[in-house]
Amino acid sequence: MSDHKFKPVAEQLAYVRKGAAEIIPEDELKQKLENSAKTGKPLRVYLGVDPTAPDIHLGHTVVLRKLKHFQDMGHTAVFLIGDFSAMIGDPTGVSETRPPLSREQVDANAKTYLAQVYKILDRDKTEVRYNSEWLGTMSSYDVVRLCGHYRLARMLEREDFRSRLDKNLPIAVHELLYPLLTAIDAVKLESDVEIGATEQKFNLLVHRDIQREYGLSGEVAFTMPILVGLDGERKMSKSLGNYVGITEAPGEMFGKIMSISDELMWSYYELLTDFPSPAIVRLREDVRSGSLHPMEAKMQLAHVIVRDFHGEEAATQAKEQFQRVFRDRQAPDNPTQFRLQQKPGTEKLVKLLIQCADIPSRSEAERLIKQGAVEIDGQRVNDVRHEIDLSKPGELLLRAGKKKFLRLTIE
RNA sequence: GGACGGGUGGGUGAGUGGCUAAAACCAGCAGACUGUAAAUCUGCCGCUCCUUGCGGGCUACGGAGGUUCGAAUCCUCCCCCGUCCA
Repeated sequence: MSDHKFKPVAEQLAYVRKGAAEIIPEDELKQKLENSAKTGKPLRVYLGVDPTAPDIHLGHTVVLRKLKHFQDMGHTAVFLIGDFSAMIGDPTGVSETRPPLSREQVDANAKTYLAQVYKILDRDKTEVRYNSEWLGTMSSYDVVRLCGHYRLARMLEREDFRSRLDKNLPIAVHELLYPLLTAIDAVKLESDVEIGATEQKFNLLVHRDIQREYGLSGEVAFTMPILVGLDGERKMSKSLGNYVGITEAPGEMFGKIMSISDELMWSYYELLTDFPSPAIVRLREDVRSGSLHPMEAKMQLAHVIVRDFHGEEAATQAKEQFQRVFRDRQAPDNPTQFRLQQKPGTEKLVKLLIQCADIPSRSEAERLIKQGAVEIDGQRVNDVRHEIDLSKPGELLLRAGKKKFLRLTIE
């Protein structure tokens, strides 16, 4: 292990710095890199994630990709699963106390996380740890001692708590414990660098402080910008519905990325691809000068991202489908299939929409028809009472809105 | 423990006895225009039934009861949140 060959420090810094929001303190990172180059000992870089949901989306991949960058440079990437801290709930960025997760939920989530994480990280080179390993066995004595290392005023300085106090919103006491307990992660892992989104800055700085209280040198806090969601305004999050899940089908993923605004595309290039910064600057210049159509640039982005998760072939196919459906305005050549039993008589189109096309309610289905969003075999249907003949076998292409295509087979 | 303020649809938030499925704004959806971009314009935006009508029924303003011809609005009890005092 000691004969690690590292690239020159300047080169490493440049590579790793891409897209970073803040590196606190930056000269300390340089110092640590120089040290490691000298001793041949890789840095320990970690990213802690609470498995609060079963799936991860592109927003989560920003920090993962950064961890990968350190891995690319030969450092040790530690992926920490906060199976214990998930049961406390991170107060960051939430305006209310999170409902605690059960052990079972956390375990189930942790399992699906890992599989998804390895789409970015190199499985063989990643050290995976769970913080229940040490947090689960702490005594109340340990906790009290830990709390003695931090001051309430400093805790209340953080924006999340302050704004909740201002707005007369509740803060549960255990939420104060979150950054302190996760600091133990940093202590146990003896990390040199911790990666997190900018909203984690407070937590990371507490970790650094506590590490020093426990006799370590103190990690570098490395923050990444928060990925803005598809709406172009708010952070990407599942609850806002403005996200792209990394397990989503290639076509779906491609389409969603195409729907982002032109302006947003550049930060996606920065945070979601391995394109070096100068290349992105050049692309941007080409679009501005008119020599590259923004749609082309966006399609390339979508292609690259889909490729990361589904491979080259699926990405190319997704692109072709996209062009076919939206540029050429044709039905996709593999719309969702739905089979219906042949039976005498007819069925209301409204009912079929609910049954097959994922329309949540009858009112919603009627609304779509009234607004001219529903087509059968390319013919717009305006009558909410429209009936479909189920008495003989056949096939029809149903369209509801811009994106939903459905091939109905009566058999 | 005491005094006070508050809990309304996905969000913000108006509404203090009927005209309120509940203003306004945001988000969302659909149509037009386009590059499924943005911007813009138009419409929709609880559920359900049919004879699709400015139609009928049901559900909804923290919870449970009550007053009333009629309650988000008044009363009682309970739950939850916050502020101040201890």
